[in-house]
Amino acid sequence: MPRGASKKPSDRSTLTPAAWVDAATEVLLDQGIDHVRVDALAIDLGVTRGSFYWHFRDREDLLKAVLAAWRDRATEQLTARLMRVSGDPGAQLHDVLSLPFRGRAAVRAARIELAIRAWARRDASARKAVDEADASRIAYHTKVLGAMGFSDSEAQMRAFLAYSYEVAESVLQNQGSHAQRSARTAFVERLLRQALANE
Amino acid sequence: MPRGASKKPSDRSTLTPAAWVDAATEVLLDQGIDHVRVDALAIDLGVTRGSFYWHFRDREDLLKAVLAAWRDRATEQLTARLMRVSGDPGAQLHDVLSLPFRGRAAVRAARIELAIRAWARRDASARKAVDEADASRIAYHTKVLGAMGFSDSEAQMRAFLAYSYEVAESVLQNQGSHAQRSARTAFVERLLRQALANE
DNA sequence: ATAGTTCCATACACATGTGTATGTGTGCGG
DNA sequence: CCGCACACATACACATGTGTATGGAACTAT
Repeated sequence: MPRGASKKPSDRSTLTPAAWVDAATEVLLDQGIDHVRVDALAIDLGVTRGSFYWHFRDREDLLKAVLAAWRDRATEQLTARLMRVSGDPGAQLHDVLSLPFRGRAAVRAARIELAIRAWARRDASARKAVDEADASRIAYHTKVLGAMGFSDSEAQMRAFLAYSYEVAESVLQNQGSHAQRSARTAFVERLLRQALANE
Repeated sequence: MPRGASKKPSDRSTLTPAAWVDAATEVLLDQGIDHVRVDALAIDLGVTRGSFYWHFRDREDLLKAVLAAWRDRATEQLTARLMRVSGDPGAQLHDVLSLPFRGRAAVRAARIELAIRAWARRDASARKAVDEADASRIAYHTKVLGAMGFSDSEAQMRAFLAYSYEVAESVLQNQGSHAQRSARTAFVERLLRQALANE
C-alpha cells in the first residue's frame, strides 16, 4: 500500500534529505536550534525516526546540512544581486536598503538568519558561516558605495553603517511603525549619499 | 531568621536566590537559555537540586528572576546615564556611541543582551523586556539629538540610526579590526552630527 | 518468480532533565 | 537541652531525547 497520502510535501512518495532540512529550518526559525529534534521532525513529516537515520548519520549531520543549505542560499542571493548589474550604483544602494521591506519572503529569511546568529553564539561552524556572509555583504556594499565616488576607507565605513542599519531593522523589529521604518530608511539613504563636511 | 542578616556578601555557608540567578546568567550568556538547567547550576554552585527547589518554585521561576534581574540592571544603567547630566549633548552623543568599547564589562553585558534577544524570539515576557529596553534607549538617544538642535522627527531617525549602529557593533563582533571599529565609530558620530543637505 | 535494494517501522538500550517526597545536620530561641 | 525552622541531601517517579538493531513492505532488476 503506497503511502501516497502525504500531507503537504510534494507528490513524492519518499522523502529526500532536503525535506528534512526544510522541516528543520522551519523549527529553527521560530524555536531555535535546540528545539530541532529528530522525533518532532519525523512527526511533522509523517514518518518515524527510522527514516531519519537512513538519510542522515545523526542529528549533527542534519544540522550541518541545515547550515550548508542556508549558506548556499545566502551566497546565491548575493551573486544574483551581483549579476543584475543595474549600472546605476545609486539605484543599487536604494535596492540594498529597501531589502527588509521586500515582503514576507524577506521577513522569513531575516528570521532564519537571526536564529542562525543565535546558534552561531555557541557553534563554531555556524559562526564561520555567518561571519563570511556578513563579510561578503559588507564587501558588496563597499563596492557599491565606492562606485558612488567615495574613497575606499570611507566606502568601507559607510558600507558598515548601511549594513548595520539593515541588521538592526531586523533585530529591532518591534521598534516603530511601518511608516516610521520607511521614513527613516529614506533618511538613512540620503545621509549615506551625502558627503561628509570637511572642517 | 537563620543566620546573620547579610544577603549580598558571599555568605559561604548558605546560598541566596541571587547566587542562582548569577549562575544562570553565566550559563545564559554563552550557552543560551535552553542550556540553563537546574542540575548543572547545582553542580556549579556545589550543591544539589534540593537547594534549588527550596529557593525557587520551579525552573520557570528562576528564568523569570533572571529576566527581572537583567531588566532592573538595564533600566538602572539608563537612569544612571540620565542622572549625570553632562550638560553638553555633544559629549553625551559621544558617550553613547563609544559604549561598546567600555572594556570587558560592556562586552559581557552585550553578550548577555544578545542571549536575551535570542530568548525573546520565543518568550513573550523576554520579548517585552527587550522591546521596552530598546524603546527607552532610543528615547534617550532622541532626547540627546533633540538637544543638539535637530527637529523631533529627524532626532528620532538619527537616534534609531545611532542605536542601530550600536546594536550592530555587538552583533557583528567579528567584522573589522579594533582600529576599524574606532575609526568608523568616529565617522558615524560626525555623520550623525552633520545636518542633512536640503535639495 | 526471486533476490536485492530502498525506505521506513518497531523495539530497545541508554542518557539526561524535571519535579516531588522525604531524610538530615545545624543554628538558633525558649 | 529541647524542638523547630532553615537549607540542603537523597532517592524516586516520570518524561523526553538520541542512537542502534532488526524487521518488513514496495519497487526494481534479472
